[in-house]
Amino acid sequence: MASNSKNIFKEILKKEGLRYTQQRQLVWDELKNSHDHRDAENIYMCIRNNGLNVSRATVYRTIDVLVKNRLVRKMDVGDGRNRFEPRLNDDHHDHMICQNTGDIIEFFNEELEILQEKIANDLGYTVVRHVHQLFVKPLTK
Amino acid sequence: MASNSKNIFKEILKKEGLRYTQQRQLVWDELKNSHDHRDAENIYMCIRNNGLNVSRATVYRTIDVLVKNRLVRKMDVGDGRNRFEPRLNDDHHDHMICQNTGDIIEFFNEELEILQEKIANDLGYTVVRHVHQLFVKPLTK
DNA sequence: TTCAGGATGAGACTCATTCTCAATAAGGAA
DNA sequence: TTCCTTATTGAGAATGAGTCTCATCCTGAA
Ligand SMILES: [Mn+2]
Ligand SMILES: [Mn+2]
Ligand SMILES: [Zn+2]
Ligand SMILES: [Zn+2]
Repeated sequence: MASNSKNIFKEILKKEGLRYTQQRQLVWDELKNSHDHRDAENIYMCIRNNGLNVSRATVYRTIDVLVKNRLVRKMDVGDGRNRFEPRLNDDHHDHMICQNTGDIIEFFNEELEILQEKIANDLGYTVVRHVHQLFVKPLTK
Repeated sequence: MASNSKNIFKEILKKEGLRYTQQRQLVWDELKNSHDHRDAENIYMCIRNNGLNVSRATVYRTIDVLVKNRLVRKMDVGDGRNRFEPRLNDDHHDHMICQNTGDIIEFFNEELEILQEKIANDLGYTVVRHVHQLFVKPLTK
C-alpha cells in the first residue's frame, strides 16, 4: 500500500531516536515520488511550489538521515552539487551520463561488480562502496 | 632530459594562444614533481613555502589549462575539493580509497575497461571518460 | 493537559573556487 | 634593444552549496 514507505520511514526515525514531523515526511514524500537524480535545491523548490513550507536546512538535515539509512542514494555527477535518488527496493546500479543530452542512464552488470571486488581482494581489500560513472556519447550509426 | 616536459608545456601554451610565464611554469613544476593526489591549496602552499609567489587565482587558472590539455588529471574523492595528479605518460588508471587510512591506491584492469565499453555499446553509447573509485577496507586475516 | 527537550526556520557562516580590475610583464615589431 | 599592445597577474571581493546557530515551535511520553 501507499503507506508502506511511510511506515518504513517512521521505523527509521524511531530507530535513530528522532521524532516524526510533518517536514521530514514532506521531504521523504518529495524524494520517493520521483525516480530522477535531483539536487537538494530542486527538492526544496518543489515542496515550496506545492504551497508547503520546509526550510532548506531541514531539507538537507532530512536527506542526511535518509542517506544514512539507505532510503536515498547520494551521488555526484561532477557539477558541484550532490544529487539524490530514492532507493526503495535496495537495487544497486551505476550511471552513464550522456555528454550530449545530460541524460542519466542506469545500468547494472553483475560481472563488473564481481570483477571489481576481485581486483580489491587481490590487493588485500574489500569494497565497501563504489562510484562508477561512464560519461558517454551516442554511437554514430 | 629534464626540460622535455617544459617544452611540452610551452607547446601547449602556444597551441592555446597563451603566453609562457614564470607563474605558469611554477605551477606545472610543482604538479609534475609529485605523484600524489593533491588539492589546489596544497599546490599553492608548496610553491609559497619554496619562497616563490603565485596567487591562488593563477594556480587555479593554470591547473585548468593543464587539465584541459591532459597533462594533469582532476579527480574528486568526495571530500568537497578537487585533487590533481600529473599525467606525463598518459597511463590510465582508477583509484581505490582506503576508508581506514585515507590512502589512495591506483589500479588498472584491462578486462574492466573492455567490459564497461561493451556495456555502453550495448546501450548505444561509447565511453568518453569514466570515474571508477572503490572505497575499500583492508581484508581481515 | 503538561512540559522537557528535540525540531525548525532564517539567516549568518564556511570554504572551495571563480571573478574583477588595476597594475604588470610577455613578446612581436621596428 | 626599446617600444607598445594586450594578455596575465594578484589581492581581495563574490559566488554558491552546504552547515551551523539559536530563539521559537512542536512532539510525544507521562
Ligand atoms: Mn540512479
Ligand atoms: Mn592516480
Ligand atoms: Zn556498481
Ligand atoms: Zn578505468
